[in-house]
Formats: sequence, structure tokens, C-alpha cells
Amino acid sequence: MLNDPMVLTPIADAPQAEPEKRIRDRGATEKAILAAAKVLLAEEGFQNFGINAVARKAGCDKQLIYRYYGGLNGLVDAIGADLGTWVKDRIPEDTGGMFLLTYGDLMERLSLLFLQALRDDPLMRRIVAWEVSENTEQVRRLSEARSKALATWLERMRGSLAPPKGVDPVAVNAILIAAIQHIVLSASAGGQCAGLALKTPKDWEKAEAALKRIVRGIYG
Amino acid sequence: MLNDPMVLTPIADAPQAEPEKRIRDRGATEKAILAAAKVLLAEEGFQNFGINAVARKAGCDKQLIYRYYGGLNGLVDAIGADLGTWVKDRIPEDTGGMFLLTYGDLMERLSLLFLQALRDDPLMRRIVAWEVSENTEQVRRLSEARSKALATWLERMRGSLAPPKGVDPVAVNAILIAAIQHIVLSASAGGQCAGLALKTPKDWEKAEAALKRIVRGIYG
DNA sequence: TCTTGTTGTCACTCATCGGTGAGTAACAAC
DNA sequence: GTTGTTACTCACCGATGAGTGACAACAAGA
Repeated sequence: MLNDPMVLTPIADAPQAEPEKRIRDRGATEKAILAAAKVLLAEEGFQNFGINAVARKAGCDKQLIYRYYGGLNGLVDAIGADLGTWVKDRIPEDTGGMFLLTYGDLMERLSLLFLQALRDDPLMRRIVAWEVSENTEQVRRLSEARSKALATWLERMRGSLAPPKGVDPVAVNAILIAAIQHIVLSASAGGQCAGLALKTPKDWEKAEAALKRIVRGIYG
Repeated sequence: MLNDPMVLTPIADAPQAEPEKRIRDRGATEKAILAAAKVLLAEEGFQNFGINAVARKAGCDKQLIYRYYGGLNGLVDAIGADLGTWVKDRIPEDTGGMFLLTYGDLMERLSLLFLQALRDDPLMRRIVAWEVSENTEQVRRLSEARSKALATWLERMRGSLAPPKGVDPVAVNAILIAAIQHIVLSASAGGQCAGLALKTPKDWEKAEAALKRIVRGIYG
């Protein structure tokens, strides 16, 4: 009587009333694990991201993560593969009632869209933060998937507009993207960035206005 | 014979030939601990930053960290206090043979100086990465010290130049700083940022040129 | 029914973490 | 010497991490 079922009283945060007889369904379990991993990473960050934590969150045994994903690396790969769907969700059908006639129009709009998308996506934020904090195998894989998704997104949005002569669009855009990413990360972590408060919508309007000015300053 | 001294063979990275009879000097020990903590944080990042690791690196018992610094929090505070010296080391005597007549001149120069300073300072980089990755007590303390040091630095460099009308210098400068920080972090972690390679001096020249153009685009 | 493969659970090892309490070695005052 | 203080080390605790091997429950084919 070592494992008397009565002893397994429901824990506080476990699904209570439901004994939740786990049905034998590998596909569903795999999905549950992947979903749990994404939620965990988004909510807790990469600090507490591990086999045990994911298994706890998914409500299954960690052994299944090894079996189905070959460990944490495989699971991270799966998250990365899942990131491809990010693009589809972020392409608005219209251009916000704006005619994108110039490269400056385009970049202004893209900047604000990217800013908003990052602000709305905790998982993506955590991944970006992870990227600049470590250089492990896991991060590299995830990072590659993310940059590919980002590139695809930019590609689709750009259309056929060409950047003005005399500027290095790759370098300039890299700096713009860097700025947006860091602003959002700083805001998310501490509510401010380099003395600029980033909490209220009002604060964000200021940041967006400054971002627009910067984009217009360089692309006209 | 549980603790046969012969078993305690010197580890690979420990001071070998020197038995290094630790002399009883509290001040020196405190300094050694602080130095070890800074080096550890700079080299390994905040992931493996803990009492045990610092004690190992300092070559003393972790108990001393509790005694002298009241634990890891106190030690982090000490690192933060030490950050104040950052300012003095980063103020060049001349202006690089350049007359800073306008706010644009100033900001161009400051941007490049800050970029270079961050590139040269692994500890500062780790702290920035830490700031955007976590929001714990330790980070908040360190972050405050860093932002204060940065503000002081900017203050001293600015002199009496006033920003042009029509722009929000706080917001714009926050974005510029964010961009610089993220670019450097990305480069340090993965050697690139948003498709822009950041390894060779040539790569960095491109980035600096783009940064200059952005600054000039907004501040003239 | 018996067998075989899949799905899920459990129990364990080993390493490392933060933290603590007890004990030892150097030194100063007497 | 003896005594007391300071600087330092050691051995341990409970908790938690990754990872593994054995086993129970079940399903479907023979």
C-alpha cells in the first residue's frame, strides 16, 4: 500500500474536482507539452525554463518530453518551428488607410507595426531577451527560427518599394529594429528606458512619435 | 579518513603550484570577493551568478560573502556602487578634435562614444542584458546604479548645448540609447543583429555610419 | 486468450543550489 | 603562557535540477 491513491490528494493549483483521467492520446499529449512550454516561456522567461517545469505545467511526466521531443532541445526546436505561424497572424489585410507611396511611408508603418506586435507578444519578447543574454545551442536554434520569421514578414510587407539612394537600408533597419526591440524589452522589464517612462498609453505615444521622427529623419 | 587531504587535488583552474596561504586580511578578502563577482558576472553572465560560483572564483568560503556583504544582494549592491567609477573612466579629455557646435554634433559624438564604451565593457553589457531579462530585486538595484551612472555621464558630456525645437530629446535619445545597447548586445551574443553582421571592424563601420546618419537625420 | 507495442507513471541517481551552525587558525592584550 | 576576538573553513541540510530504467495500464492483432 505504498501508493494508496487516497494519498494523492489534489494539490492547490492542480485541476481539482476533475480526476482528469488522462486519456491515452499521444497527439494530444504532445500538443499539451508544446503549449505548456510556450506558455511557460512567455510567462516565466527562460530562467525557470526546464524539463521539470514544463512537465509540471503540462501535467504530465517529464519522461514523455524525452520520449516525444528528445529532451529540451527538441522541444525548443518545436517551439521554433511553431514560430513560423507568427508571420500569418501579423500581416494586416489593409495598410491602415494609408497609401504607402514611399520607402519612408513603408518603414514608418512597419516600425509601428513591429513595435505593437512585440508589445502584444510575450513569447516573442522572451525569446528576444533570451537571444541577447545567452549563446547556447537552444538559443541559436530559436533565434534562427525567429529571424527567419521576421525576415519573411518584412519581405511580404515590403512589396516592391525601393529604399532611397545614399543610405544603407540593411544597417539602418537593423538599428531601427534593435531600438524597437530594446525599448519594448526595457518597458516590459522595468517600465522605462533610459529615463523615458514607458507605462501609460501616453508614454507610448511619445515613444511612437519619436520613432516616427527618426524614421522620417532618415528616409524622408 | 573521510577527508583525506590528498583527495583535495588542485582543480584545473585553481591556483596550482601556489598553496597560496590565505593571509588574514579582511579588506583584501572583501576586495577579492568583489573582484571575483565582477569578473564572474562579466565572463559568465547572470545565469551562473550565485553565492557558490562567486566563492569558488574568489577562492574563499561562501560564508565570508554572507558575513562581509550580507549575501548576494549586498554583493550586488557593492557592484552597483562600484559602477560609479564607470563615469570617470569614460570621459575623454578632448572632443576628438571636433568642435561640438550643435546638439547634433554632440549627439553624434555621444552615440559613438557610448557604442564604443559598451563594446569595451563586458560587465556593463551583462548588466544591460540582465536588466531586460529579469525584474528581481537584485536587477533593480544594479539597474538603478547603472542608469544613474549613465545619466551622470550624459550630464557631464552635454555641457550647455540645447536640443533643437520641435523634437522630444528624452524620447529620441532613449530610442538611440536603446538601439545602441541592443546592437551591442546582439553582436556580443550572436555576432549579428536583424540580418546585419557585426563581427569585423568593417561591419562595425557600417553600423556606425548608419547610426551617424540616423542621428544627423533627426538632429541635423 | 496470449502476445506485443504504445502510453503514461513512478522511483531513483547524481549534481548543484542557497543557506547555516560548528569548529579551527591566527593574532592581540594581558 | 592564557584568554578573547577576528578571520576563515568545513560539513552538513533541504530543495531542486536533469536524466534514466523499470513497470503498470491499456489497445489491438494473433
